[in-house]
Amino acid sequence: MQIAKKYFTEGLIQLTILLSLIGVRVDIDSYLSGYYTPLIEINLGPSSAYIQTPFHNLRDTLDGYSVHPKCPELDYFFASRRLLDEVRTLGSPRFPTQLTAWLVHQVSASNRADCGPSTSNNTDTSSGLESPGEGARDGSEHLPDSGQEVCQTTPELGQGPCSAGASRFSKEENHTQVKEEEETAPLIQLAHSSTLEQESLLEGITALSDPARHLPPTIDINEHWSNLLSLSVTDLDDLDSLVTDTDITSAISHDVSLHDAMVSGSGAFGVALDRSDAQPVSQQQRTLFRLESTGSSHSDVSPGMALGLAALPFASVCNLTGNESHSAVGGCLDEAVFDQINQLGLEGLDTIDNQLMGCLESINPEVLEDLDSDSGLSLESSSGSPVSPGSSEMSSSSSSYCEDECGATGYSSDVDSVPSKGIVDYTTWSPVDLSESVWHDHSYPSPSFFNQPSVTLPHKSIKEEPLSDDDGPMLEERELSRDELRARAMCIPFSVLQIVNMPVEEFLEVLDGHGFSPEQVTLLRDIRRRGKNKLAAQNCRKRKLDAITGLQEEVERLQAQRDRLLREKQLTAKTMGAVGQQIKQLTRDVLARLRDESGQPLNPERYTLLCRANGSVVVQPVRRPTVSTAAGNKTDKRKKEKKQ
DNA sequence: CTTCGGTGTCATGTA
DNA sequence: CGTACATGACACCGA
Repeated sequence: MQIAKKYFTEGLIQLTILLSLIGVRVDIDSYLSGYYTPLIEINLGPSSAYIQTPFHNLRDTLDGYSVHPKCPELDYFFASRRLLDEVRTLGSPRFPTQLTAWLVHQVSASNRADCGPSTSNNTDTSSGLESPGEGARDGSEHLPDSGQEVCQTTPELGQGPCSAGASRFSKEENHTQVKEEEETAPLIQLAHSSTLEQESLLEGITALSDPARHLPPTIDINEHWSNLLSLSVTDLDDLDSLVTDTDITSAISHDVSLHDAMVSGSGAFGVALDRSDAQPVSQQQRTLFRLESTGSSHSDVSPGMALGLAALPFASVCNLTGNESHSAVGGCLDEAVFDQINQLGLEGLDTIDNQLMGCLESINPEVLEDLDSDSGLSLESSSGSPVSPGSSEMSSSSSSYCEDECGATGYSSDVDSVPSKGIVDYTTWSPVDLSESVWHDHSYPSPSFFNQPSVTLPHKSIKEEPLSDDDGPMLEERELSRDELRARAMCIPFSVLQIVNMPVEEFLEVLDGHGFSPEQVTLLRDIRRRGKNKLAAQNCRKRKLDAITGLQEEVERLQAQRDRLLREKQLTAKTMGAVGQQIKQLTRDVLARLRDESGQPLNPERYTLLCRANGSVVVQPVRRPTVSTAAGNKTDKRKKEKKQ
């Protein structure tokens, strides 16, 4: 027992020295901690199922429908979406106030996620957190600014924002305490990772892992990321006083948020707190974890091989990394946010509204009324204008003439349609309202249309030739349509436009009241049918082009979004790789400074740190995947020993 | 000469 | 049932 205590004491001291020497500071994107909470849920055991909910929810509610379920980028896509939604709910992160709010939200999310089964010791931890600086410390946990303020109070430390807590304690402990805080930073960061980031981390760790290891990557990372959350030991009663004397963890506890303490809570942890309460220790020196003897509760741990690190400062990580990393992430966030804003498509509303308003203002109210009518009857929009020599013959059929423009406008896209020849000529020919040229883009290039400014009465047959002379016989002859020629050949006193655009009732009256021959009736019907179909075809093609244009724009937008997500993915993978490497190194260092029964340092190849569901961290021998391999390793080691 | 885009027309389906 | 409309398919024309 004494030997075990000795070893453990030495190991503890060495650990503190180690942590003070490493001084590895992890700059992790602050937002990652928000993601990592699900992983905590996983390791907390009963609440592990919680991890499966976010992606599915996002898959159903967000833009996941656009991504194939089996798409490898789906996870990153949803991670980015979730990040974007968090930022969006709080506004633009460009503004300092918004930034602060976002950080608060982030930590609150962690709090929410950390409310797991291991909160049984919350009361104990809360008692230790009820120090005079409780409120300020809570603020510092959530707001990096607070951490900065505390840091300014102790500039001599120069350990960064997280050294604030250490400033309240004895100087000989400051460095070690601060180092421990910083050492635990990557652990907490990783602990807050979700499965997505865990996979990314696995990639990095797998790349960095020792090739001699045969453990599956999952086991490896689970053993590493939780290595120092807590270490259960046996027979460590005397260490309690040691910790109290050294105040190793007291400084740490000041930067530990309540929820983080909950995460690390364990049976040993709770007992330790009870013991600490009995001691006349100041509230500032109250420890969040104590080395406590748990008897044989953790039989799988080599006696005296583990450290009682039931609780470690988790929240300090947020303060550590929040300031630096946020700027880096802010770029992506800003880009994502404003890309989303741009994707709203609201910028086009202004132009559309302007166009629409302009058209409405220029449109005769009567014309607007006609737009509602199915027949598209246009009124005497051309009657008021001195059109052409034939304008004097304006009659009821003129309405049907103008109706042509109205009737063909099946949809508003006609507004921005390219003016056809007919439109240009029509506007030059008749100084009618601009609304006609806008809303009546039928581009019916029949020369008779131009030659009939006088929408002739059906009862009067008007020669188109004299009228065509005004615009030029060449144009007329050239643009005379086949139907127009047929109408001339059949002596039909109506232009194609008239036939096409007159209301059905009027058309029927014309058919019945003019004594047309059956051939003429058939031709009139064909002309009308073809004319309407031609307009329909024009509209259809226009819609098709618009659809193609819209799809092309969407493709460009999605490509830009894809590029942005890929950049975020790379950034996340890089960060996770760095965290995994640091955790691995830290685990290796810790194991190297622990001593086994024979006083030899633990071989990192044979031992690893394992985090249990109850929050305790134990030193566990590496389990080979199969017995054969384990035996083979033993034999190999024996051979090596013999060689040595 | 071929290719391609625009256009008109027909057939068909739908409201 | 007739009409209007939409759309695919085809043919024609001109660059």
